[in-house]
Amino acid sequence: MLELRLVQGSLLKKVLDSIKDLVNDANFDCSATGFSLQAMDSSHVALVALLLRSEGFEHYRCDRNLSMGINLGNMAKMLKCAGNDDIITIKADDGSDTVTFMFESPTQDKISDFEMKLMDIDSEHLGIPEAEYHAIVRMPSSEFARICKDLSSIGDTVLISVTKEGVKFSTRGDIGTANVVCRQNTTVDKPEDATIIEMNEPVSLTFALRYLNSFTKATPLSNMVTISLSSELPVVVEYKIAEMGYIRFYLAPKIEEDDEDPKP
Amino acid sequence: MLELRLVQGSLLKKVLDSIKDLVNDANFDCSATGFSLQAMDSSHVALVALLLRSEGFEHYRCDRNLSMGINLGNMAKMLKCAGNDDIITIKADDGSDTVTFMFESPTQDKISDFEMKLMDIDSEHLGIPEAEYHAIVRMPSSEFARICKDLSSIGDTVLISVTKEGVKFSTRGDIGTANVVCRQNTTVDKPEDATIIEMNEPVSLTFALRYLNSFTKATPLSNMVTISLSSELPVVVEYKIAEMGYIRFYLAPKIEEDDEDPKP
DNA sequence: TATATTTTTG
DNA sequence: CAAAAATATA
Repeated sequence: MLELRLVQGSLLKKVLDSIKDLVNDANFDCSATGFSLQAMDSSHVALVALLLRSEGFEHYRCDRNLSMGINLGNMAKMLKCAGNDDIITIKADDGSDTVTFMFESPTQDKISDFEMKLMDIDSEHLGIPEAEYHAIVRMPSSEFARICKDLSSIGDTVLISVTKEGVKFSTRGDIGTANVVCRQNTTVDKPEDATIIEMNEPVSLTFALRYLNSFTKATPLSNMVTISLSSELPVVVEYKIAEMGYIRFYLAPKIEEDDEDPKP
Repeated sequence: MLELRLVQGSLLKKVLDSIKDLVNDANFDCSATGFSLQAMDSSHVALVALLLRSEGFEHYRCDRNLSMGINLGNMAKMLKCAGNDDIITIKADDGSDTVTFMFESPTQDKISDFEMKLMDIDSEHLGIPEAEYHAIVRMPSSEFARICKDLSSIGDTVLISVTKEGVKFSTRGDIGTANVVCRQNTTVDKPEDATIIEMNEPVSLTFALRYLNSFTKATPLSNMVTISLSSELPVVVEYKIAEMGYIRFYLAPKIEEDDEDPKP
């Protein structure tokens, strides 16, 4: 039997809004450790990894490891029916092919339960090796989102270059070129406004803006985002989820072309 | 060399949002006096005249007169990438076929530069004669915008009639007729709420609401709008741009038909 | 690309 | 309640 009670239900709503556009169906894995998910996006280019640790739940009961195949769009639809201040409880009986979401309004005046069919999904749980990154940029998540959105109005890909001084985002398209430079800045009033760059060696990598823009759907989950870069390795875009865990997006860099219209 | 630094960058963003729907391509003319533009709309019915005086810029350097052919849609796209509090600098080297827009965030932590190709545009700089107007109406720009929007849901054209008492906006359409009368009113708390009518003789003129609604895109630039009318002359709809200049729209009146479906 | 509709925010 | 922003749609 599974029973997870999450007081800050809005967290789960935001989590599903962040990943439902990237991944259609995925297995949620429940263990004594926590509630997690790992899935490739529909075009098998990006990867999402979510972890909500058991300690973050007000009540966490998971008698045996359970993998629940879920259509994330449908789950997001159901969670939309929960108020932002509602307490959400996830319930599943052993061997059952359904999961139940229960929403309690803060005043306990309204109690809803939504039952959803589970599905069988081939899970391809990929081990993600812990890597050393050449550069780790921590910046306000809203700023990162703004830059990705702005640049995607000019071009399709972004070249992210990190030096000690800052991080540069560059793109080019039919109407021109664009460069945005964010300087390292730790002397801010609020720590969440800081831009912090940890760099072992300079990195320059190109990514498809379409996916980065999809990742920034997670912006409401955290004020800060962490971007970890190494040459040849997928970038990791991480949003910490307060007291509970994280959501991480992985995206392989594009092999850079010298020519805009390469003729092999 | 050209280098114009505008501290209130949002002004330029608003200017482009106001005219980009009306005009596709136009020449921006830079001289020691200021930064200006004059262009007919794509269907050659309306005319836009913009002036941003050099005094309104924090720094204004224009070594020689320069005419920059620009696709306004693309320029608007790039300016959308500037924050509303950003400082915008427009740069162009002599003889270069590009222009650069630089955006500095208020904290200087984020510096962006966008480069855009210039284009050759046949400029048809029309001298606009200074005219004496029979009537000049000054009213809150939001009210004018609301009236044009409301009336366009009933009819396609508006008859604007000015008398000493006030200004009347009338339309008719398939579903009925509508009249909105705004009385002269100078006894208001805030001067920008006033409706002031200067009239030498009564005027009644008909205009296509489609264009007026396009003009009202400039509403964010000013609390007040000035509408200058003379029989047989194009109406002038002017929005003052604080400390800098104006944006003026000209539109020829329709020759009034007695019949909605005239058969000559 | 422009506009209709929805959602958010002052 | 209304203005602005974001989003959907034609």
